[in-house]
Amino acid sequence: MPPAKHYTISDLATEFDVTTRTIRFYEEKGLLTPERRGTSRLFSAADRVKLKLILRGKRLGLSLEEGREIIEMYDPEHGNVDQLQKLIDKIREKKQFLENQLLDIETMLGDLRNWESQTINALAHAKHADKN
Amino acid sequence: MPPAKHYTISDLATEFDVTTRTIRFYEEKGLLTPERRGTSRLFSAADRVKLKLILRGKRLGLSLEEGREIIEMYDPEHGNVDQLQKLIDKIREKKQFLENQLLDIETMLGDLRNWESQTINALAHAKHADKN
DNA sequence: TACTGGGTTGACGTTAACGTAAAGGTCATA
DNA sequence: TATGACCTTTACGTTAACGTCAACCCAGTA
Repeated sequence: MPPAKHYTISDLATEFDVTTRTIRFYEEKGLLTPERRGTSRLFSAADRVKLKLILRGKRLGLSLEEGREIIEMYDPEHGNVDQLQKLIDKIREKKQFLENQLLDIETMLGDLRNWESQTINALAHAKHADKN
Repeated sequence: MPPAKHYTISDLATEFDVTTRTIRFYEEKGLLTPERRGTSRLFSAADRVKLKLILRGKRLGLSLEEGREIIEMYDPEHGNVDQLQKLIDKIREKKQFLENQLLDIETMLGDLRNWESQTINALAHAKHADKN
């Protein structure tokens, strides 16, 4: 069975758990280009994929503009190797950034754990002092 | 013995590479509480540490409000173990989130690399076309 | 004296990514 | 016929974290 040919705005909204406003906003920004059946929007399978890519980008902390670059990369017409390389570099930077963040977070977790045990110790010592 | 006892607003601004506006904004939000020498602000070593913590939080993707929680944790008066545990959990969540993002990014990098080689291949086979 | 280089308080502007009405069309069904 | 469930456009509102003036004061110095 072939996948559905077209989707309504709420089809996509419910599938990807976003509001219809969000989808209309993406169209306004030129990220999606649905046809019309009368006044209503009709989304193609390609639109669906684009939306998926945009949202994946967002989960990675990319902006909509960066999402736009991605969907353009996936469009064969714009699939030029130089731009693609630029995008790869960008994603790689992002990855580096995240890795640094993880390191910082490890440090911070360590600090907090130390602080925690010190605080617990202080409390315990206070209790003991009370007894005396 | 700490080196300098007090700092001007631009001392801190240049040291941490933020604008004075940013520092005043943090004071407005109650994150910093400098004294005054006449009308000018005088920042203590404690203020300096707080600013450092806030900015570190920001680098980790925390909001200023979350930064506030952190500096309150570092304040012995508010250093209660339950709250501290909550904060640790929060940071841990953040860490988990980042780790998931990293995985997604690996996936995406893989996709892009595939796309890259495919595109290069396609270009190589279309070498007969007019060069640009 | 005039200038330069700090500092100060308002207070309005900016950006991203939508939220939230308002006001109204279309269509199937009870 | 009317109700409800969809859809539409237009347009102002929201939030965070400052940016960017304007208009001012004060201290040192050439």
